[in-house]
Amino acid sequence: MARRGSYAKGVAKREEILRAALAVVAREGYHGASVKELAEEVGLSQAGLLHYFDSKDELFVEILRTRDEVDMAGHSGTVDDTATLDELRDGYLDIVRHNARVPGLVELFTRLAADAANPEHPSRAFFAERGAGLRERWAGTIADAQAKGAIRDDIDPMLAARLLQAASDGAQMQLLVEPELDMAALIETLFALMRSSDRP
Amino acid sequence: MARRGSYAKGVAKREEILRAALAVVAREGYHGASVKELAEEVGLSQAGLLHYFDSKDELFVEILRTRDEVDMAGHSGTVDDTATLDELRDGYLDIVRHNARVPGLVELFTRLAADAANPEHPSRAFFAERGAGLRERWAGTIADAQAKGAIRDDIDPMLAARLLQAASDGAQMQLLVEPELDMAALIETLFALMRSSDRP
DNA sequence: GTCTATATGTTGATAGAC
DNA sequence: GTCTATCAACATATAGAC
Repeated sequence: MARRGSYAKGVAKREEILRAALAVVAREGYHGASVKELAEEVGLSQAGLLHYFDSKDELFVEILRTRDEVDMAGHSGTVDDTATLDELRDGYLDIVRHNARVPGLVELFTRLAADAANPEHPSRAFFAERGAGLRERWAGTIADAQAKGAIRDDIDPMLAARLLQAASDGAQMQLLVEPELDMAALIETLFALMRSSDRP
Repeated sequence: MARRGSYAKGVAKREEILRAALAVVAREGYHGASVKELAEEVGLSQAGLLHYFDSKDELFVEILRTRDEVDMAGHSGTVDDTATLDELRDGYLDIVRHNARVPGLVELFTRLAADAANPEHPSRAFFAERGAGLRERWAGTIADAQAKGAIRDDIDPMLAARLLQAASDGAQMQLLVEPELDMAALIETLFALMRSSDRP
């Protein structure tokens, strides 16, 4: 089976395919793309491509997972324990700005989010884990910032993290219809609302 | 053509179909439902149902539009000019709570939002108009509230309205994966963050 | 590991009878 | 206005050759 491909060659090839597929969706967009289309652009036949994945649905979920990994890797510098709230926020806004330039992936994200409504669909697990991880990390960051007086202490950190996730995902929905939308400014506004107002 | 059906009978039947279809999607959910499935549950053949719509895509967009109309009608009492911010917020939260109980429609909403990435798709116009209307109304409400000192005056009303829309749509995405999520509490938190803190 | 070929299923749309 | 019947198009998944 593809996922259990323990030989380095198979895993490496799978990675290679996913990177290429990611680039294709980013460039060409995603309007109900078929495996065949994607396969040809990646340089394989449809059956050849599917050899590495359990199904079409799993393939597309893995493309999204690869994007996250690429995004994370690109900003690993800011994710150490000494990072301040502002640094973490700016790192996050960088990712937001980057994603806003790739509407094809935003569309894929949104479509798979809809698929996740079905508990049997591979994207369900992906979104559940992704959301939980994102919120856990931000809830911790926010709690720390509250201890330092940088964030209002009258909101629950987990609820604030949830709100950040919701605003991010919802902003992407708006982006699909208004490609010129400044998503980062929107998220920045939310951070501003959460900041302690210790002015008179 | 279906949309130009100027005879009362045709329009009425179309309405009737949409109400029935809305109820079906709400009850049964929506996992890539086909026109045929929906037609049978509505009591028509596939061709008979499609007689009233230009295409499958238009049909599903109209179902979503119908939901909005039903939601609006159910809360028209609070939408007069004398309504306070709190009343408008509570009316909105009522709709949010109501929608949270109908995951099938949330899924349809999310799927069509993804389709809206394609400018040719009928859902594009729907989401563009819906978003603009929602934001215009809330931006006005928020500006009024700022004038009265109820909302922080350091945020742009339109940006705040956008944030409210984003949080609402994004919360729905989380709901798809966590059906037990308290969406209203999430949105309420955002309102709380926007409220003026004129305490010491 | 990758291909060709195909099995098998579905879908949305249309033509035409009633 | 609604149905039956039919269509072409296309999908994914698999079998088997190389």
